[in-house]
This record gives sequence, C-alpha cells and structure tokens, in this order.
Amino acid sequence: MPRAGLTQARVVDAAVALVDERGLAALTLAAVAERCGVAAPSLYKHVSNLADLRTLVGVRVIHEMTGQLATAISGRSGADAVASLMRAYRDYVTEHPARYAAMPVDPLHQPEFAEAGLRMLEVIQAALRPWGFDQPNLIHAIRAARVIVHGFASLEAAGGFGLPHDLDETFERVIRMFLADLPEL
Amino acid sequence: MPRAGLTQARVVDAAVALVDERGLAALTLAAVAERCGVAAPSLYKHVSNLADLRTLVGVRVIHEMTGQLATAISGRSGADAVASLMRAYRDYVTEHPARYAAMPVDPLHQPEFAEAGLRMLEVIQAALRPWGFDQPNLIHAIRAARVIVHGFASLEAAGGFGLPHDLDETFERVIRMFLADLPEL
DNA sequence: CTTTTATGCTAATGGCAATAGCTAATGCCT
DNA sequence: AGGCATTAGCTATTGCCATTAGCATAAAAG
Repeated sequence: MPRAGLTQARVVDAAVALVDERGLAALTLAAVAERCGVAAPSLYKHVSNLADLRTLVGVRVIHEMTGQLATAISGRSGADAVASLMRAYRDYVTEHPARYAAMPVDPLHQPEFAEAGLRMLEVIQAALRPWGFDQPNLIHAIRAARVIVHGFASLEAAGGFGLPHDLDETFERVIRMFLADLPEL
Repeated sequence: MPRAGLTQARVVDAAVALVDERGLAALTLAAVAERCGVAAPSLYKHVSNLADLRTLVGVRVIHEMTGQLATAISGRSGADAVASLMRAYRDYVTEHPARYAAMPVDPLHQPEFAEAGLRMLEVIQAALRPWGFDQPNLIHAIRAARVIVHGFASLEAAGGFGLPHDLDETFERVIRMFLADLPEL
C-alpha cells in the first residue's frame, strides 16, 4: 500500500476545491477523502476533525483575500485607494463566491482567526489613514465600509439581486455613497 | 397511544423555537421531534423532509418580518418612513438573530419563497415611493437599502462588530448616509 | 356501528463523523 | 546496509441523523 503523500496543506487544497465546486455545505470529510484518494479516517492524521478543517479553510480564505486587498491599495491613496479596496473585495467574492461563505464574519473574536482577521483589518485601516480619524470615528468608518462591502458581496454571492443587470452600476453607486459620506480630504 | 395533535404549524413553531434557542445548525428533525414529544418519523406526516421544514421556517420568518416592516412605515412617509423601516429591520434581527439566518437571501428566485419575498419588496417600494424614481433608479435605491440593512444586520447577528459599543450610533450614521444619498424630496 | 382516513409507532437502511487498533512505509542513526 | 522509532494510511466499529416501509389505532365520516 503506497502512501498518498498527504499534508495538511493538500487536504485544505482539496477542501477549498470542493467548496468551489459544490458549495460550503458539501464540505464533508468523506468527500475530501475521496478527492484525496484516501479513506476518510486517514484525514485525521492531518486535521483534528471537521470543525478544524473548516477553520483552516476559513483562515486560508481570509489570508488570500487580504493579499488581494493589499495589492489593490498599493500605490494608491485617498478615495482612489478606498474605491479600489472595495472593488477588490467584491471581485474576490464574485470570483470565489462559495469561498466567501467559508469566511467567518467575526474573525477577531475567535482565536483561530484573530491573527488573519487583524491583518485584514490593518489593510482597511491603511486605506482610511489619510483622513486622520480619531478612534471612535475610525471605528464608525470601518464599520460603514464593512457593512457596504459585506452586504453587497454576500447578497451577490447568494444570488440575492434578482437580475444581474446593472450590478456594476449599483456597486459603483454605493462606493460613491460611502465616499461622499467621508469628510473632504 | 394518545395522539399528540400535531399540525404543520405546530411543527414549525417547534422548529423556530429550536432555532432561537440553539441556532440554525441545530435545526434537525430529531430535535424537533423530541421537542414535539413525538418520534422522528412522525414528523413526515406534517412535513415532507428536512429541506421542506427549513423552507417553511424561512417563509414564516419573511412573513413575520414583513409584518413588522409594514407596521414601521405605517403613518409615516419620506425620510421618516425610510429610517423607521431600516430601524425595524435591524430590530427584528437583534431580537431574533438566529431566525435571520433562516431567511433566504434570494427569496424572489425560489418559487417557495417568491410570494413572501414579493410582499416584503412591496413594503420597501412603498417607503421609497415619494421619490418617484423611474424603474432603473428605483432598483438601484432598493439595492442600496438592502445592502446597508442586510450588511449591518448580518454582521451584527453574527457578532461581527467586535465591541457592541456604540453600535446604535454606527447604525444611525449609515441610515443618514443612505438618506443623504437620496435626492431631495 | 362500521368503514375509512390519517396519525403516530417500531424497525430497518444508508450516509457521515469519529475512535481504536493494526500494518507498513519512511526517516534516522549508527 | 541494517535496525528502530515514527508516522501515514487502512479496516472495523460506534453513534447520530434522515429517510422509508409497514403496522396499529385514534378520529372522523357514513
């Protein structure tokens, strides 16, 4: 019996691919095992249990998305950076709608996600830095940005918008709405 | 063997109570059956299967919420009605966070939810009527309202906002942001 | 009072998560 | 090269849940 050469990373790869193809609800150890060409109990050598695998997938998604957000704001500043950040957020979700569902909504409150969530938060803070908000106003601004971007993305990922018609236009409008709500620079 | 006197409505009652108490993931036929004082297979006399029960719960939640939204705008108009609508939406979610997760995001696209979803949509349209939007602008306005209200509500229901501190203030700010984005009346 | 209908039951099947314990491949260390 | 410890993978098993089949009896209809 030859070895499959699994590693935790490859198990997570398979899990992510499965989520992409069949949705988050299809993320089962049995399905991941089959995709890895292995019996289900073998996965426990690389992952503690199903909950652990879900966590690992979530962390990977946060990191991946954070990378794209960071790229989106690099070399930009002010309203330009913020708009680019918001568009990058939406782009990630439209490219990988099922992955977005694997991302925890409250990463900062769960130790397993805290570090990844913090890095994403830092990117958002960086985009808003030019405004020089004090602490409470910065918090409100970050929350408003998240509300818009998460609201739009989760509705779009779930097909919640009826016709896809003019969705780009709607998104540009909510970006403008958010920017107009920020103080002049 | 005395009868339990179950009906579909009472099964859904039990399901909703279960969701409230233990979250949407705990909605299982076995648990509902126990709560009804009945063996699990007996539920199939009132509900086709688990998916059907989930649908029934979702429909009930949409109707319930629609009722509260309609109450919130009655006797009001313009910005007053819109703000009241948005607050009522959030209130429902904070009062029943787990139920909100049972509500489908794209009701209009699923036949089982279409009627209920349409009634909710009509309430939102009613609140925006004074602006006299043409079709495309009305669509954008409704979408923007949903983005904000769903984004905020789903983040709050999932505990996604770190400290609950000043959440009311954040919500009032995003309401103002949305109202400021509407044309003058 | 009989007949029909519908409600609830027990028994059984199949899928999935998880654990226990075995076997063999791999890596390390002379 | 040979020996040993480690580790990856396997089969077997348990338990929970959804679902189906078939039975018994309560309630309703005549």
